[in-house]
Amino acid sequence: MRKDAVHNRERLLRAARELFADRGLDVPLEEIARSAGVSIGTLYNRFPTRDALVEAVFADRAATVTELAERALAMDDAGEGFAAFLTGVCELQAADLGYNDLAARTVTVDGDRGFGLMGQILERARRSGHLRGDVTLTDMAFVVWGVAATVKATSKVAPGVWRRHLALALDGLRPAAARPLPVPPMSTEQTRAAMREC
Amino acid sequence: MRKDAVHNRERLLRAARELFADRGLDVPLEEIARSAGVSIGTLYNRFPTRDALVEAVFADRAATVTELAERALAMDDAGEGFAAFLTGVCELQAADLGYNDLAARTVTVDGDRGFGLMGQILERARRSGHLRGDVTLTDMAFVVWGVAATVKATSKVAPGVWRRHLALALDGLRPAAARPLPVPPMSTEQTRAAMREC
DNA sequence: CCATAACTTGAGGTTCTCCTCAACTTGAGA
DNA sequence: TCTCAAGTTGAGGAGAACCTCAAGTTATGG
Repeated sequence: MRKDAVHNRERLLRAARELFADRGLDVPLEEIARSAGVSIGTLYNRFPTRDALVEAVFADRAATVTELAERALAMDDAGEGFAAFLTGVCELQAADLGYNDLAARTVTVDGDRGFGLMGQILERARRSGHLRGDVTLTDMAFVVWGVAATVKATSKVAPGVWRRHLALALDGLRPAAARPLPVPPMSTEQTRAAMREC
Repeated sequence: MRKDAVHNRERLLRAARELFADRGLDVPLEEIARSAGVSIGTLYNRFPTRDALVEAVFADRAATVTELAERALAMDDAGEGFAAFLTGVCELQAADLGYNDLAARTVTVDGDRGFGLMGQILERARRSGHLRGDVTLTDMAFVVWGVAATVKATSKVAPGVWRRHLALALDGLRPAAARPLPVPPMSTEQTRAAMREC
């Protein structure tokens, strides 16, 4: 790849990163190009689809989430680990409206590694009595969707309140207050399909 | 108003009701007109803005919610009343993707009556020990936003699971599992502003 | 049955975003 | 320095949704 091409690619990624973070994933591509000081044609040269751009911008996130998961598993207290993991993911969401949009359709079932690790975090928390026995991996989608909605509504107006929403959600996942759940959890397939709807 | 005008108005409302329910509030107006068997011009004659149409379609909902609230207050068990009220609101959301969109920006602070009644429901549940002491009226927005997000994602793919999300949320509102909340609640003004963002 | 106010119609202007491609420019290897 | 593959450009076509308004149609009171 030519030097100027590399340069432009970087400018595009920088611009996209910034605009996505501030306004979510549906910023007009032309605006990204303009903000990068590059023509719309160049943007399409480097990133043939919006998804390609989004993927490039958030390429690092999967690793970040995996790292969060590993750190959570390394913690002594399984309950704290569980909370820390979800808090970490939500912090990523709150810090970037683009990732907030993205999380709702990827995080919980992301690839295989992340999914597996998250299963372990849950299992460990459950075993040690910090997590109610009747919640499953797919229920974590509720937390992500819920916080995503709150972040979207409040990020400009009450930037920290999502923590309150998350805290309430976490309290609902503890055994102490558990009441029987009224319907069975989503299957993995249903969860995947639901995320496609976002 | 002329007889045919009344008739067309009704056809428009019927069509809008159906399309909103099925696909949410952002159905193209032209599609509503077409589905009502009427021209786009007529639609604009009757409803100069989208909001006017939305308001007409969901005019009854405010009363329904008030009625839900009154019924909740009439229940013997304050905790059950509280749960029944939120469940009722969420049932309205799940039954109609249009109202699901709308609820996120009106329900909690709707007018004055609904707001006041909801405050009473909360207060009563708190007094009787069924609701943790540190949640406020504005926190109810989290429940509505959260369930709205889940409904939107799952309604076509796992129609009942929102009940599971709601059950977990309600458990988080009980005193049993309460841990100190990390940040203060939204002010009424912040809540109102956040709803405008939807 | 007539006059007319009320109503309906839909083509078309506007705006927005997406995406393409023919013409031009430039970096870098020979 | 020269050549040309690699890269850039931006006007403009396509499509979706919004909204208007001049021309035509129809209900209704007299």
